[in-house]
Amino acid sequence: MARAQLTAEIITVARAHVAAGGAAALSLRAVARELGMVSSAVYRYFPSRDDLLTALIVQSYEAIGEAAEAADAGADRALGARARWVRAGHAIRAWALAHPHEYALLYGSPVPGYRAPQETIPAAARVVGVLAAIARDAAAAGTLAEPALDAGALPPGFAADTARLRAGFVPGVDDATAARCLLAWTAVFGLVSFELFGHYENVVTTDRAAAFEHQLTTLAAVIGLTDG
Amino acid sequence: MARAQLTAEIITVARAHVAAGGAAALSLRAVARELGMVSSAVYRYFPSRDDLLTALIVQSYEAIGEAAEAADAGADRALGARARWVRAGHAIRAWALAHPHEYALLYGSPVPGYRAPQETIPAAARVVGVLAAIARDAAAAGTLAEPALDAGALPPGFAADTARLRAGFVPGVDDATAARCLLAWTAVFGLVSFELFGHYENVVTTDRAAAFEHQLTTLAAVIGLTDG
DNA sequence: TGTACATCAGTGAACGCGCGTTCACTGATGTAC
DNA sequence: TGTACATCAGTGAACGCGCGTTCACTGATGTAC
Repeated sequence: MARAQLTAEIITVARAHVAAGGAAALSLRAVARELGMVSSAVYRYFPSRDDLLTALIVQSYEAIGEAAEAADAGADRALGARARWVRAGHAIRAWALAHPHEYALLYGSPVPGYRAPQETIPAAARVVGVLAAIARDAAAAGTLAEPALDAGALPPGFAADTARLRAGFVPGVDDATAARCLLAWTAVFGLVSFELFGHYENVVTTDRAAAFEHQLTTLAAVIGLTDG
Repeated sequence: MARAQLTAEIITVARAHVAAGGAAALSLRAVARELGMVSSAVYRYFPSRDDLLTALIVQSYEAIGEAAEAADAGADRALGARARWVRAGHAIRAWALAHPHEYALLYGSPVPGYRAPQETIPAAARVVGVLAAIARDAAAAGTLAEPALDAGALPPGFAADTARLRAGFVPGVDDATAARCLLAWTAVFGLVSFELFGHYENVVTTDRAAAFEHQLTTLAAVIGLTDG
C-alpha cells in the first residue's frame, strides 16, 4: 500500500533530520520539502507535528531496544550473567554514541510542550526488558550473589514499587535486589547521558569505553550478577 | 552602577523565562519586551543570545552548587559521612524539582548549536566539590570502608583519569575508590534525571523522596561511606 | 460493460506568528582643557 | 566656570528567515449498481 510506504518515508526523513539537528530541528515543512511535497500534504499522514514526534520516539525506543536485544541474543550461551550485563551495556552505549540526537530525544530533556502518549510505554520497556532478563535468569539459575551493601530497610512506599517491578520484570528476586536493579538500570543511562551530554569533558578522557566497562562491572556487582 | 544592575535584571528575567518554558523558549526579544526596552538594546549588554545563555548556565550551576553547599554546611557537625551524603543528595534533588527547566539546561540534552565555553567549568565543579568533600573527609578521618564489590582491576586508561581526579577532588583515596565516587556522582544525577524526565512514570510512584533516599544510601555503601 | 458517485492524496495560497541581528540615529551624561 | 568633545545607552525600522496549521480546490482512483 502506497500510503504505508509514504508514512514510513516521512518517518525516515524526519528521523534523519532529528539525527542531524536534534528534536528542535524537526519541522514538518522541512520534511515535506525534502520529500518533494507541499507541507500541507504531510497532514494527510500525521495530524500534527507532535504525532510525528511520537512516531519518531517510538521508533527510536524500538531501535535501542533492538540493539540491546541483538547484543544479548548474539551472546555466547555459556556467558555468565555479569558478562551478559556488560555486553548489553556496551550495546546501549554504542547505540547512543551512534545516534546522539535520538538518544537525547529519548533520555534527555523533555521536548517543551510535548506530552508522551501511552503508546511510547511498551517501546520504552523493551531495552529495560533486556537488562531485567539478565537479572531474572541469574536469579533462576541461582547464581545471584548477595552484595554486602548496607542500605538499610526498604521504605514501605518504595517496597510497593519494587513489588510491582518484581512481578513484571524480575520475578525470583527479593525487594532489595529489585531496588538495586532499578538503581543499576538508572546508573547505566546516567553514565551514557553524562558522557554524551558533555559532563565527562576533562573528567573521563582517555578511554571512555574501558571506563564505562569498569563502571558496568561495578554495577553488576551491586546487583549481585556473577560469572558463576 | 546602572549598567551592572540592568545586566543582572536581564539575566533575572531570562532565567524566569527559561524556568517557565525551557531553554528553547529563551528569546532576546521576549526578555527585552518584558523589561520595556527595544530588542536591539539588549545587545548593549550581551553580544548574542548564546552569551546570555552562558550567563544563565553559569548562574544555574552556581545555584545548584550553592544549594548543595548550604545543605552540607548546615549539617550537624557530628553527622557521619553517610548522613552528609544523603543530605547533599536530597539538596540536589530538591533544587532540581524546584527548577526543572534550569536543571534540564544543565544536565539534559545539550542546546543545539550551543557550545559551552570554558567559563562554565568552575561553576559546574561546585556541586561536584560538595560530594567530593564528603568522601575526602571520610578518607581523612579513616572511616572510609572498603565495599566488597568485585569490579576487577582498573583499566590503565581509566586509571589515568582517576589519578587526576584524586589529585583534584579526593586526595587520600585509592584509584578504585575514586572510580566508585565517579560512579556514585553520575548515579545521583542519573536518578534525578530519570525522575524529572519522566522515566519513573509508572515505575517509582508512591514515595519518590523515600525511594531516592534508599538509592542514595546504597550509593553511599558503594563508595564506602559509613556513619562511623 | 458502462455510468454515477464517493473517496482521498496532493496543491497552492494564505493566516498569523516570532525570531536574531544590523544599522543609522538621537540625546543624555561625563570628561578634558 | 564654561565650552568642546567623546562616550554610550537606547530607539525604531528593517532584513531575511522559518514555522504550524487551515482551507477551498483539483484530479485521479476505486466502488456500486
